[in-house]
Amino acid sequence: MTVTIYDVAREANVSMATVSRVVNGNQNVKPATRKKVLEVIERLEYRPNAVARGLASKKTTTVGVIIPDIANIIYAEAARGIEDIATMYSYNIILANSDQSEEKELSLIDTMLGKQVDGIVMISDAVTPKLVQEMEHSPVPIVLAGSVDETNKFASVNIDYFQAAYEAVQILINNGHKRIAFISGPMQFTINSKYKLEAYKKALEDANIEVDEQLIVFEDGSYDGGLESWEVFNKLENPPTAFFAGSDELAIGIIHGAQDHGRNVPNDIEVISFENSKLARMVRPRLTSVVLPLYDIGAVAMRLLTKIMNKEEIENQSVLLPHRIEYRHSVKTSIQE
Amino acid sequence: MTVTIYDVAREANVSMATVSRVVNGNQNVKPATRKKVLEVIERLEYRPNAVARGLASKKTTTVGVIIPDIANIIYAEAARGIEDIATMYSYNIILANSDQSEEKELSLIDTMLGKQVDGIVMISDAVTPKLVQEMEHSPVPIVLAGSVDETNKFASVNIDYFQAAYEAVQILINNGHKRIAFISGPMQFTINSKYKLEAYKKALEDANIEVDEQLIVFEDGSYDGGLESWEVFNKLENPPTAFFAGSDELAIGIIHGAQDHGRNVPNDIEVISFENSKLARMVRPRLTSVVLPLYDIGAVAMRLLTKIMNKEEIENQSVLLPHRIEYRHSVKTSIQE
DNA sequence: TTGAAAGCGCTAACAA
DNA sequence: TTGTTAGCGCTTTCAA
Repeated sequence: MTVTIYDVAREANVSMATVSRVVNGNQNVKPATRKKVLEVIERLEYRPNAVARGLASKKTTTVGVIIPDIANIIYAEAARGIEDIATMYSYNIILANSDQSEEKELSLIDTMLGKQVDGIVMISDAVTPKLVQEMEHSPVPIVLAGSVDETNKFASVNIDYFQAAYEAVQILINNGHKRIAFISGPMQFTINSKYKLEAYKKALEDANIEVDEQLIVFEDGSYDGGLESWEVFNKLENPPTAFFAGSDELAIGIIHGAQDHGRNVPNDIEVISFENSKLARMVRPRLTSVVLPLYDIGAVAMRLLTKIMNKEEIENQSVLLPHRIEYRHSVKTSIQE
Repeated sequence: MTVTIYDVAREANVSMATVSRVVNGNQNVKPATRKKVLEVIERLEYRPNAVARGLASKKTTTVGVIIPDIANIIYAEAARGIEDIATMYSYNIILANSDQSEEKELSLIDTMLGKQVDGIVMISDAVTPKLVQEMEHSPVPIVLAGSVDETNKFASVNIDYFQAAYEAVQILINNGHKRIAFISGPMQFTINSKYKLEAYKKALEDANIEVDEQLIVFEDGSYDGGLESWEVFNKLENPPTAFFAGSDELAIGIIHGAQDHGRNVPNDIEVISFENSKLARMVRPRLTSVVLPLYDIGAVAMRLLTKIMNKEEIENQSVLLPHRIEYRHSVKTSIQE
């Protein structure tokens, strides 16, 4: 019923090897033969079976992509970057959500390896020992995108989260704030959050500002989390006057929380975010934010994976992309967009 | 190097057929044998090769998902719904972006069929004749999610776009507006937009309000598109006092455009959206919006696909999900959330 | 309950 | 330049 390479060979009076050659663009085929075969392929509407091909060649031209949640704009951006580059290099992607659960991550890696992917790009906010172990066992390369692996065993693409966060907090400090809150998500054990927190504390210490644990909150990273956090902070006897938010949603939540209570941003409170998704421009005031180039991180990670799959020489397997801060209006500053 | 079913068979002193049976949960295996095989599988860390399995069984337990753009929140929501249900039924998804280009859609279908997916879920704003033809040729089922196919040849999941849009415009009319703008995206030939436009016109006509083509704009569907549209509308000698926006981003753009010029929403102008993504609550005033249940549409589409792949009896292949309007504050109304 | 063996559709030596 | 052939790792009759 379905037409196979064999049918094409018979119709074209050549061997299946020859058909295989023209399908794969092998040059060792006489032009006339190629033409004849191509005609038959067209006529019979022959479509190569990638599964059979994968079995025989041990290459599937598909890569696995494991991310926490595609419905989250930041991961969706990264996924788009990954997919664009994958397409560019003729790979397809098998996409799966881990919900940042170690158990799911483990089982997804297993499933994908079972499906014989040629490589995996993974975004994980917590590269745990178990994960590291599983990844080391992998017969195909795995690259981490926007996720730091402290063992430094795997290829990865990131920005310098600590430095970027440090600079963000500094801006608030330079504007004279002494009561600066840090709000982050999703989890207390998120690696990236950890760096942000460390940077936050270091920046305060370097400015001789005491770290007040009351001003540090770990939320679920959502808009509502921001909204609620504002309420909590506002009830403090000595509430914060500035906020360093780990994500745009959190930042917008804080801002709306404040505005809903009649506060003005940035005159009454100032807010700096860490993300700069398209949401950053969709609030008033627009968010000043550290730029987290998720699309690029995904794209570069995928590109790196193609190189590794190709056994090309890699100069540096821990890529650090440049970061910058986009100045808008949730923070008072002389530097304007 | 990699351990195969053959290695397991040898180690367990059974035939590969028996190993295959235990791996596939076939009941015709003596418990003792099963236990022995399972132990060897564990010890050897045997992982079945899904590609070989796919070739032999002609089933890959993977489905193709073709969407316009995963970085767009509405498609990302749908993708999450699709993936969740796919996972529930033990399928993996191959995800690809079409950018709503017919050419890419065609080639993606071809690629996925080549990869022997068991089915395809597709979101397309323009089910063109060529697409229909390609889809009819498909050896595996294809279901459309949030996309109407006017030929009614394929399984699909939607809401009643016309009716939903009609109700939205009616709200504006009931609030006394005579100058109601319609702004939509992404393309003039988008099917869903077509229904919205028809509903818009019909609602106005039914209310004896003349349709003014100046008040109809097709934008790229983005926030900036909304912002710019406001500028355009505002320059009219007789500008609109109410807006029916085809998406949340558009609606927020309109609102910010108005607010940036000192207008108050909903007192000066009223805006109703058609989407209700999480953005709807992340503006002030929060958006009143027709609820487009993208996650559900994706989930139901995938569920429908599993049934068709399973050759189950389908009562109705054109599923119409219920719709409703979420009342918030971008429209003046006595009905509150 | 188990095993033998014939494919599934293709790639990749190896020969010619 | 082309063909022959042996797998790739598994499922699935068919027999036993």
